Amino acid sequence: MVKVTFPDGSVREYAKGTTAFQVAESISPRLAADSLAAEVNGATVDMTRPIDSDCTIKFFKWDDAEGKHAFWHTSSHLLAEALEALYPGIKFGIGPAIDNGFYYDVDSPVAITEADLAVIEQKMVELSRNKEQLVRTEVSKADALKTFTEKGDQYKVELITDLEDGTISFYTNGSFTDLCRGPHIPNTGYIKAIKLTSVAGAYWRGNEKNKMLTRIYGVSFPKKSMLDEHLALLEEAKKRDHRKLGKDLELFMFSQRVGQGLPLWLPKGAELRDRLERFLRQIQKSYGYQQVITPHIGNKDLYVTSGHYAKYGKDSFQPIHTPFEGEEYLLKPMNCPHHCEIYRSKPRSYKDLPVRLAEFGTVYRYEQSGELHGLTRVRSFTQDDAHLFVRPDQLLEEFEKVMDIVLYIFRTLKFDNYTAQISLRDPNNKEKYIGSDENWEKAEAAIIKACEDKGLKTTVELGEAAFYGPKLDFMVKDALGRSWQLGTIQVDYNLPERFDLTYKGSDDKLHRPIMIHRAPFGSMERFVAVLLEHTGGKFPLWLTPDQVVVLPISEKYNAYAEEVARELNAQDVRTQVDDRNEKIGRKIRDNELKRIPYLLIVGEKEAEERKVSVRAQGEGDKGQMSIDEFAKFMKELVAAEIAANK
RNA sequence: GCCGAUGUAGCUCAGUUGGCCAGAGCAGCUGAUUUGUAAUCAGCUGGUCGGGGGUUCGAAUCCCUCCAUCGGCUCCA
Repeated sequence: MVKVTFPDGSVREYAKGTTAFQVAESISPRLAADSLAAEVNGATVDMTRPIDSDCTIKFFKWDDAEGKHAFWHTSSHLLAEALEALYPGIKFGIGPAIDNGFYYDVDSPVAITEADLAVIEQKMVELSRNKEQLVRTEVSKADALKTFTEKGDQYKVELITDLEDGTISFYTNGSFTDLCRGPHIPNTGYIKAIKLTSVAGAYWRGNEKNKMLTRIYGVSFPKKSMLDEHLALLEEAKKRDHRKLGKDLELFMFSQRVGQGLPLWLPKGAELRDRLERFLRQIQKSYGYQQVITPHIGNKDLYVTSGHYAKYGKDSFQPIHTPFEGEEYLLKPMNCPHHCEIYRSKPRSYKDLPVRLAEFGTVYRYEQSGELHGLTRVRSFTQDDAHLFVRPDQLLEEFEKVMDIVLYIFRTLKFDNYTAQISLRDPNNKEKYIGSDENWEKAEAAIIKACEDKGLKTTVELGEAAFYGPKLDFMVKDALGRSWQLGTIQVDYNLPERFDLTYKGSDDKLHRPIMIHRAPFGSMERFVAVLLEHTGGKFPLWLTPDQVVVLPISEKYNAYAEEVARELNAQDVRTQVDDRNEKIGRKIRDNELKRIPYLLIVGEKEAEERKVSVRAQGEGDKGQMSIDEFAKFMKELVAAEIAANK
């Protein structure tokens, strides 16, 4: 017999070899039916795995990440089985579950395109109806190699070669056997609804020097209704796509003639962006930052000094040559070297530090054409950049103050689903970076300490650091769940050395300052993109370009509407008039679609009583107010939006 | 850059296996209407069918090539 301990602490005894499924069944058939995987002594395993020693147990259902993971992992095996049936000779790479479904990488003798997905889907449904068991077998490395060598699947052979003997398992469903560590759901019959979403190319093992395989993405559910819901959600997300909203709301555009990845900000977008810049500028002023302005190009030597040229020169926009002297300039890919020169421009005392130089600096970076994406990945963008030159004893405090700014901005704009990532150097690949081990260690320690002090929940990623130093990145997801890096704070001991930056200490000796690079928004472009997707274009009142539109009932009241707008604008309420010759219903519809927060309807009654009828976005009629009452109401709302996050 | 898909009017999209001067709705313009809380009616304008080349009696439709966009991969200072 074995003792099994449940999450509530209760203990039951079972015969040795009882499966997790049978244990669940002994509690309730419903639990057994709903459980997709189990955790036995901390390891996630199949429900069908026999238990052969005392253990703790926990069951994972659909609502648990582990449950979904097993479900989607099995779905990818089902996909592979269908592919093998439909495309004889097809070879398989890897086929994991991901956050939102699953994929399989395959090397097919004939091209598979999106047009083929429906047929594959159909085959999967057909196979799922057979309720094929997922059968686990443990094999020796030699046997595993033999199986896949005979099958002629070099990808699996390569994977097995890297595995340790004694740890290799196969899973078989129907006629398909795969190298797999599991866990899986008990049988394919659980999979009731399948949607193959897309095909894409993917390099074998993520290396662009390798062959490109075909990746088939899909998602599956235990109920048809859940798939429908999922697809409806995707449709909703598409409506919040910043590229669509940017076009609809006339915020920005691209022109093939200007060049790809070069955004053109339209009047409304420029206004929005300007308001964001002013918001940050004001915060920075209160934190002791000084604004500077630097050119869009810099001498090549500047980037040779900074180390950027050696590292990224080839991938930058090629040097610009002056016509006669033959000097070489680069479009500036970052602002730091310029700011270093400003720091260097005069002797600095320890009493002057920290020196905090800020600039909304436009930079130009060559991004591969396939990587460009709306406003989130562009070739010309403006960083809300600043460089802090600090003494070692100031590093921690200054770093934490920058964190305060980032977190304040996120609170104000209600970005509550961010994740903070500490990006460190890859210790196995040090040649990717510049600077001494000692300085790297100091910089990394400072970031980790600051996050601890602030109680910030972070993940740590090795190999994600900038080439000159480690960083703390703030990532926010877009409407479709893709993660984008926004705010970033980086600690840098290297550029001060390269530029020979110094300050005179109280000991009358020269010392090296430490640099903090930081951009709370990351870039204006990417920030506006993510903000658009988060708000669906319904910006907070303080930020939105047009707060109010006055709608006269007919042209007879245009004069009064103009008067209302004039008075509100005089009181800093941003107001326009819609004086088109249209019915009121039409004007309401058009202005609601433009995401105008407040509409003021004025007709005979309002003009006589010198009032306005207030209509709030998405809420409808709010009754009448005098013009002054409304102005006061608006000012209070705006003040509350900002004050709530102090 | 790589794999796959897409590109028709300012926007959203039709356009059957190649065949009459390429269509619709919205937007725009003109006129009528003077409107009370999410689309008033009528008329008109607007397209080198992404660019270039080819096949054909004939190309938006087939082929080649370039460009851009979309979904991924790689990359991301």
